Amino acid sequence: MSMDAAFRALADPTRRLLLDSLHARNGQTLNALCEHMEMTRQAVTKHLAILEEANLVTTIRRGREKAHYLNPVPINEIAERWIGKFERHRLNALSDLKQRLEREEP
Amino acid sequence: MSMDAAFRALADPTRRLLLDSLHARNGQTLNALCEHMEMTRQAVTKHLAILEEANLVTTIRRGREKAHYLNPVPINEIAERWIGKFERHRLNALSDLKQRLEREEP
DNA sequence: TTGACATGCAACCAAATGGTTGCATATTAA
DNA sequence: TTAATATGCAACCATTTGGTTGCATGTCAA
Repeated sequence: MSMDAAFRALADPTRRLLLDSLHARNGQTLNALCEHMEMTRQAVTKHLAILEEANLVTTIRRGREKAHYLNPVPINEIAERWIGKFERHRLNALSDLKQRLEREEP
Repeated sequence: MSMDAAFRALADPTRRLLLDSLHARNGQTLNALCEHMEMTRQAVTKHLAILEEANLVTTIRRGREKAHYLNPVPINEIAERWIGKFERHRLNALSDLKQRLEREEP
């Protein structure tokens, strides 16, 4: 479980938009997802492949269509294993920073 | 306040390592941060500039040294405003996905 | 069966990214 | 003052990224 793939996948605004879109309506086909994107279908396909690679999206082929489903597990892992670490000491770090700034810029 | 800069900054493993390093010991100088990195000081400088641009790191010049401090606020914002959205419906989305998978692959 | 529709695949391209080397500048210490 | 130290800046380079176009394949409906 690399978490790196998820971080890199989340770096692109288009891909975050795609996740948003699936969050609003899960199980959309490729064409449906392309509807409000300002780029070609092929470009969207590439973004979806990266999301799938990162395990953020799961797909199911149904006839000639392909349905896309959000998988929130990697996002959850980032939240728990990575962000949690920084949150825990958030107030400490903030007060550290404030003290430094106040000391340096009187 | 874009959140986009933070997402892009977090995409690189070296930069996440730098944040980890600052989390372990806050206020390190550039040279101290370079110590355990497998690249030139100039490369680390570029990564730190990106972290600073994304407001994840704040620096204070002290004589000929430059101290780097972690700023957890953008990470917190990502957690609250973006990840929170997906966490809230996590169980729903998961059961949706399971149902679909079970229906399609009997 | 045939045409329309949904998706897949590959080559290509410009721009961004992550790294390097070389040299300049500023500060501290001897 | 001078030498060592800490950082800054710029040019350069290979690879990755994000997009395009063109065409192929598979599936449904008339």
